[in-house]
Amino acid sequence: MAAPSRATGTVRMSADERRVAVIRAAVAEFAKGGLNGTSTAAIAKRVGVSQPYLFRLFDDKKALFLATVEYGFDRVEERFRRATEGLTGFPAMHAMAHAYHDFLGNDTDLLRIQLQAYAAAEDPELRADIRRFWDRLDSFVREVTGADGDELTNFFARGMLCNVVASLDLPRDRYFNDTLSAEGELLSCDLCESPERFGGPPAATPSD
Amino acid sequence: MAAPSRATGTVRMSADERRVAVIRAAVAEFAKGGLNGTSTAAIAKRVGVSQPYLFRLFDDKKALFLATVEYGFDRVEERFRRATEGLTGFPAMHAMAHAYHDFLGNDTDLLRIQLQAYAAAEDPELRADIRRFWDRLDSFVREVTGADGDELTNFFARGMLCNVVASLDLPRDRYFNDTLSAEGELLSCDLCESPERFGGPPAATPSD
DNA sequence: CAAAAGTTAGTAATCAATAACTAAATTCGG
DNA sequence: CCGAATTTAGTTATTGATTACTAACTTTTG
Repeated sequence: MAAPSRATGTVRMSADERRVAVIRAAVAEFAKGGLNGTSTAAIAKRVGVSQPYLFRLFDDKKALFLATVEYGFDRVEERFRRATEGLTGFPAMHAMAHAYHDFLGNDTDLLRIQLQAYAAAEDPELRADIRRFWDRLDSFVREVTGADGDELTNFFARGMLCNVVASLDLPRDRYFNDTLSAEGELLSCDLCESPERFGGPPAATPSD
Repeated sequence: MAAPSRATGTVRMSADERRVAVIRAAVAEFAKGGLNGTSTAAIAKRVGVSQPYLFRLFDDKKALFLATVEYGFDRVEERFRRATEGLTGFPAMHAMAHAYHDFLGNDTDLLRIQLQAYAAAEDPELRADIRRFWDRLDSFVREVTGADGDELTNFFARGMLCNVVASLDLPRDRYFNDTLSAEGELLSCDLCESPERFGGPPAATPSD
């Protein structure tokens, strides 16, 4: 493991380790300013590295932004996977809704990064990749829940509203009627009591 | 009325007229690049005026952006008002859903401007105003439909998904199952056939 | 030692905003 | 109705700051 050098106390990471450190810092910075409102200097400062070094780790700013967005989508999917272990159909979808909603209390940066991604998607180069990330998540949700139509639409739609609530810092309970634990974890929501809203018997098994 | 001057052919508008011309150009430009990805020069060029003159019409770039965002929200509300004339409750909400969805065929810039607004809302100064715009729209929808809870949440949520569909240029029919006229006007949607989803009695389709 | 991880110094371009000026409308006294 | 006075709509030229990115060098580590 990387130990501080005797003389200066500096710790050197492998390029790969440093890349993820940069991405994590970039999540926080890009969440605030988006692609064009964030300077590479701010990211470098946050991660504790010189600004030009970012360009040895990433081809250019857009590549760094894209890596950051991908990281964000990966965190969401990872969270969905954990939340739906052993579940399918409506319970899986419900679990993912809770998981996503949890980000409102935990990690709004992840929600804001999504918004920044969509906002930057006007650039055709970026759009192609961001669509790939979106499609990947879409496929995952379809597979694990077997949902489609209105059911699926409302799921993603409510997710997008979550992003906006995070951005505008709207009161949580305005659109999402739920109870949270002291730690901000989502305990129950109105869907818990009326799963038929999503039009399925709770434990429908998807065909795949 | 502003007639072309004989000599130069230049047309001079009143400051107020020019301001709305600028805002209209700014909608197109900011929709693409957002607050930080759009140069004032690009807006000036599009409206056919010198770049420094923008700063006589607006205090600074943020003020112009904010005016543009407000204009966007106003267009949406205006559209909602026209769509819901004489309607209340579910039929009104359904009419607004159609109206908003229409923007996907007509005026995606209006949808993208919204996304750009949320993305820029990290700036506290901007956020306060953008929240005001949001709240105004929220109040209008609540008043005219009397909706709340899941009904209202799904309405706004599906709107936000519309914005993302516009940004990523996703196929329209992936999340919104509907039929469009040749002109891109929305003729019918799945909600038309199952209004009970929103907990209200089916009602007359709005005439546009 | 040699490769990999980092640095400092610098550059060319972009861009928001200011200053100082000009031309077209409008007002108004005679 | 006319033309000087004034206001209003616009311009050109410029600047100071920021910023993505390069080049060339240094330090650490296996």
